[in-house]
Order: sequence, then C-alpha cells, then structure tokens
Amino acid sequence: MSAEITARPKARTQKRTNDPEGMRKKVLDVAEEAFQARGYHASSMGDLMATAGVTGGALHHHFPTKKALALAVIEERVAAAVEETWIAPVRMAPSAREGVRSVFAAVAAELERQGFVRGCPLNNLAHELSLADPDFRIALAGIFSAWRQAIADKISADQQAGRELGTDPQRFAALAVASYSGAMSMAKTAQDASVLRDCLMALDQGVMSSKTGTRRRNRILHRAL
Amino acid sequence: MSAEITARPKARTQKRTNDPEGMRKKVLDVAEEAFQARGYHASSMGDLMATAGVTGGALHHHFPTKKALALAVIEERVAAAVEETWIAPVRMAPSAREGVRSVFAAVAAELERQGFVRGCPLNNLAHELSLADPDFRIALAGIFSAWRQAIADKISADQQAGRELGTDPQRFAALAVASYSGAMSMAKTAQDASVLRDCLMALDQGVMSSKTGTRRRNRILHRAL
DNA sequence: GACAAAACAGGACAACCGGTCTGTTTTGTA
DNA sequence: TACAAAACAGACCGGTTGTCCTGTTTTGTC
Repeated sequence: MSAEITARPKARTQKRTNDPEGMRKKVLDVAEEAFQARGYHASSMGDLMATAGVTGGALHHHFPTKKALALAVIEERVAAAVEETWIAPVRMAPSAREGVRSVFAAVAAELERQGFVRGCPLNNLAHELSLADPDFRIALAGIFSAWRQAIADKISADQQAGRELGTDPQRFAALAVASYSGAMSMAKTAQDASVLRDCLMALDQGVMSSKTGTRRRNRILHRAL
Repeated sequence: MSAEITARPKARTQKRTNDPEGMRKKVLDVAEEAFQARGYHASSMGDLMATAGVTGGALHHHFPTKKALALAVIEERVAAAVEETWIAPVRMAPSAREGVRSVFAAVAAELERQGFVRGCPLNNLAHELSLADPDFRIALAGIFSAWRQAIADKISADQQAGRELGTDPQRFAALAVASYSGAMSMAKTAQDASVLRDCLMALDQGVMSSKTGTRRRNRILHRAL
C-alpha cells in the first residue's frame, strides 16, 4: 500500500511554455538585470527563478550552477554590451578621438535622460567577481582587453592616415577606458552623471585635443554629439 | 530539579582579554581586510568572528548588525585610506599636477612590488554597496566628493599663485580621480599594474602637462617619483 | 566594597542559500 | 505512431546565513 501512495501522480500547477530557446533567454535577461542592479552575491537563485517565472528544474537544466549562469551573462551579455556601446561606435567613428568623445557624450546624455545611474555592467561585475574566481577574472579581463584594443586599433588606423603620429595607441586606449570606468563609478555612487561631463571636458581640453591647434574647434564641436 | 539543571553554571572556554578598545579595533581590521579581499556579501559574520578570534556576543555588542560594521569600516577605515594615500600627499605636493602624478606613480610602484592587485578599497565597496543601501551610498559618495574636492582645492591654490589659470579645478579633479579609479579596476581584473603606468603616461603627455612648454621636461622628471 | 553599566561568552534559531533528485511532459526523428 | 532524448516541474536536503538571547565577567563610580 505504500507503493500506491508513492506512485500517486503529482498535480502539476504550472503549464509548459513550448518556446524553445525562449526560457534560456528569459533567464539570461533576468540574471543580467539582477547582477547589474544588485550584484552577483546579492542575487539569489530563488529571486531569479521567481522574477523569471522559471522553476528550479528548468534553471538547473540550462545552467547547472550559479557560476555557470554568471559566466554566461558575462560572455554573452556583458561582452555584447561593450561591443555595442563602445567597440562598434568607435570603429565607425571618423577618428579615435571623435569616437571616444561621442560615446562619452552619448552615455552621459542617456544617463541624464533616465535620471538613474546603474553603472557600467563590466565594471560592476569585475569588482565583485574578478578576485572571487579565476574563471570570472579571465573572462572579464578579456572583455577589458578587447575594449582597449579596439580603441588602440583605431588610433593605429588614424596613424596609417598620417594623423595622431605623436600618440601611443595603448596608452591612449588605457586612459580612455579608465577615465570612463572611473567616471561611471563616481556617477553611480553619487547618482549624478555630471561627473561624466566633467571628465569629458577635461579630456577635451587636454589629452583629447590634437596638437595641431584644434583645441578651440573641439570645444565648439563638442555639442554636435 | 529542572531548576538545578538550567541554573548550572556554564563552563567558559575562552578567556577575557581586558583590552579596552582593542577588540573593536581587531574586528574593524579583519572586516576591512575581508571586505576588501572578498567583498561585503561574500564575507560572512562567522568568518569574521573566526579570523578575528571574537565571539558572536562581542561582535554584536560593538556592531549590532552587519550593516553597522560595514558603515564603520567605510567611515573610519576607507575614508582614512583615501585621506592617507591621496588627500594628504596632494596637499603637501608642490602643485596639483605634481601631486597627482606622484601618487599615481607611488601606487603603481607599490602594486608592482607586491605583485598582486586588490583594487581601490573605496571603489570596491562603492560598486557593491552604493545601489544596495542609501546609507552606504551616501557615505561612499561623501568620500568620493572629499577626494575630488582636495584635488580641486589644490588647483585653486595653484591658481592663487598665478599658475594653472586655464584649468578648471572640478574637471581636472574629476579626471584625475576617474582615471585612477578606472585604471585600478583594470589592474585588479587583469592582475597587472602596467595599465596604471599607461594611464599615467597618457596623462603626462596630455592633460597632465602644463601649456607653457614643460611637456618635454615632465617626461624626464617622471622617473623621479 | 556596593552596585549599576558596559563588555563580553556562547549557544540557539528561523530563514534562506545553492544544489540535487525524481518524475513528467514535450520534441525531434524514423 | 513509436521512442529516445531533451526540456522542463517541483519537492527536497544539508549547510550557512545574520541575528538574537540569556547569562557571566569586568569596569567605572560613589
């Protein structure tokens, strides 16, 4: 008679959503959002399951561990975000300096528009996870490296065209990424994007201006984007 | 007879250390170290108790909650660290630019010496906690603000002496702090301090050089500290 | 030395964490 | 339609978390 009890079919309360690949995407969406807003350790799997409307079994099927989920967020979402908001725009810009300047200005404008600063996804996760686990650190370091390399390559391209001959590509890229990351850190902490503008203007009047006398012009063109 | 059992005096295994203020300091030391190395959420009260050699009762007496402990670390330790490594040196420097440059170089040298990058304490906690709790955020934002203000004040002092007349104090300070913070983020993620040197050199050849033709000189003087 | 207050000791607890397990349903393929 | 594999559902567990509580010891004060 015990077999009769244990073999009793369980009542299923949740319907299946026959949406292939949609469930994994939804979990990644929620995880990306949560890791960005609250951080990795502060986001529990239970929270993610609840907000994503996903059961534990489903989550574990796509991502065996929490680490695997975070790794997927880093490699698929964070890397894509950097590619979209930084690498591609810089590549398409008329010059490296103009590309960096326009991204800076665009992000500052976007932050002022939505009136809330959540910080740079890459920096947020990098601070929390790069010392916690080597796999995390390597993945995050790779994104940082690709980010800088894209800017350095653009400087090299400019040099191929006879411009920026006195500029070291690696150093320029390092300063661009560092000042942006640091400015975002302060903007997030102060919940005020104005420091981003301060940094952009300081760069404009110093490093960001070429040495051929375009310093005045840049200050005027700055509002164009 | 039950009273006889419940009233039985408990055996005390740990001796008292009649060291007033010493216990609180020890907890703060351990917490500062742990929050810096592993972060706030990844550091459990149990770990802190164990490594500090402190019982739960003692810890709870000095710091009723984990949040109170973190707030004390921020206000007493992180603020002091920024004061010690940045604000005081900049104040004592011959000029703002020279002060910023020397701190940058000193930190880079220190990181290369110990061969391991744990990141900026302020930035580490700021990323993890500034969105988690308003009290955290305000405390951290205040330190960032004081940091920038110290540099801006130094620029103003330079201007009082007839120098740096074309430099905006707030913007200069914002760029200095941002580029340092961002460079430390990358250095921590890559576990390589060379990006700090890259940023310093980029600043030296651009923003960090005054406009009176000292650009050459700075590159030579750079190794002096 | 009396005595109130501060400074601890140490256990207990409820909530929660991430992960596992078994079982059911859908899907791809022939 | 048969059937193996993938995709899920949902309960379950051991360990950990932060906090609280009661009791003991030290300290300061008159």
